[in-house]
Amino acid sequence: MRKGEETRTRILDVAEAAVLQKGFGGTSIEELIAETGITKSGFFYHFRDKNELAKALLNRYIENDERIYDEIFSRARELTGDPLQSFLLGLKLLSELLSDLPNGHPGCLVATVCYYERLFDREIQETNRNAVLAWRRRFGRMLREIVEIYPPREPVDVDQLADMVSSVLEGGIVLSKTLKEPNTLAEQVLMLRTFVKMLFLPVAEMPRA
Amino acid sequence: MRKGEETRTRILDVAEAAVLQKGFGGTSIEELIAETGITKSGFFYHFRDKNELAKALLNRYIENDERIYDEIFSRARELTGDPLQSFLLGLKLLSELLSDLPNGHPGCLVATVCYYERLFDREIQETNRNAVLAWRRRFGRMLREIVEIYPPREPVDVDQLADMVSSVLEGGIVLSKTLKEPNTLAEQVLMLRTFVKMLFLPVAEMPRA
DNA sequence: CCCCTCCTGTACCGGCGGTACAGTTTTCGG
DNA sequence: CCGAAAACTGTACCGCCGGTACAGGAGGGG
Repeated sequence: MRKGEETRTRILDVAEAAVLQKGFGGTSIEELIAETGITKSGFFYHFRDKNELAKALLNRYIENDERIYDEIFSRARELTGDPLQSFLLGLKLLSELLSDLPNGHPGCLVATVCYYERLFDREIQETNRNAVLAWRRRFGRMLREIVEIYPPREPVDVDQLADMVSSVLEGGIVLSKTLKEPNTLAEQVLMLRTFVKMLFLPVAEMPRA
Repeated sequence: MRKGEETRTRILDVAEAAVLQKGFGGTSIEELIAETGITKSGFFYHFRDKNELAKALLNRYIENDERIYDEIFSRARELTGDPLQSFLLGLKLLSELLSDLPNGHPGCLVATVCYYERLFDREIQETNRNAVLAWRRRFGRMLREIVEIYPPREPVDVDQLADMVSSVLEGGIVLSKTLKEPNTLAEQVLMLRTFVKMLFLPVAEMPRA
């Protein structure tokens, strides 16, 4: 029935916001049911325990994340056939999306799970690992297309460069949140874009000077 | 008295390892006293509450962090007078130090605090913010010396570039921990080094081809 | 009408953060 | 070597939280 899914989604929404602000250990089920307007029995009807809540939360987060990247980079791909140009455009679009977030990026669940690892079962840790590997494959795929056309100015490992995208995003989120400077994350993505541009684009002429 | 300091340090050691693996919310005082071999009363003799433990933990972590960066970059500075070369050497030394960690980087307390923020008081959040700002100043100072000599190939904001160092470190730690690939962090630092080199070093001749 | 989904209500358990406070051992300066 | 301060231990207690158990009820669809 549909009603159940709706309640489940509401719980996940409340839980996600809470977890990103306080971590899993800092988020109590009691507060979730209070904010959702549900009873404890109702909560445990939907999720067997906290671990299963985490599992659902993480899976939903990762799926949504993938969807966003799909949209951004396929849109960029439609606008230009060149793999480098579309990658650079994708980073630009991503940075714009990030700087449009009113209260800054709320945080990444993958990082939250990473800093809570020991209290989750293997399945969650594997899910998290696979999410990061999916990023590596995603950006790696695009970068491999690029290196086929544009010889990199310096020898680089494509997977490591793909990981750099994830690094800058994860790190940028931490910086942005800690500094309470919402724009820092978007700036970091643009900085990465500059580097990618420099790495693959032929040497630009010194502008009249 | 010295004995007190010693016990205090032992508690902090145990707590730091636990917090980096499970977060603050996931770390119970009971487990800390069990592992330290102390009683609950003993614990509360040293720290008024969990918040004060966090405060001491974070301050100690930041001080140690600063000390490590001081050592690395002053050593690099002694080996060469050129600011760019010493910065690049510093990044190399840092990556070597990171890849020598037997079990990989244990995690960054600044990130842990960042993902737990709402349950700490303002003082801790300010301490954390100041730690990140100190990184920005540290790397910014070095980069400003560089740009005075080496015109960057692309226009960049020095503070944003300084933040990039922190981003890659924080992000690299998350990736390394999540992937359970200890080397990823060191590789990311070297990748950043490549970018800095590309940005400031005059165009290298294409190697015979 | 009955069954299934989607809950509510009640009662209970043990662990944990935290408090209070009295008492004991250890340490070190004088 | 003594005495005072430092560095604990022991005990008892509180309320919140995660989790379990289970009985029951509303509401809609076949």
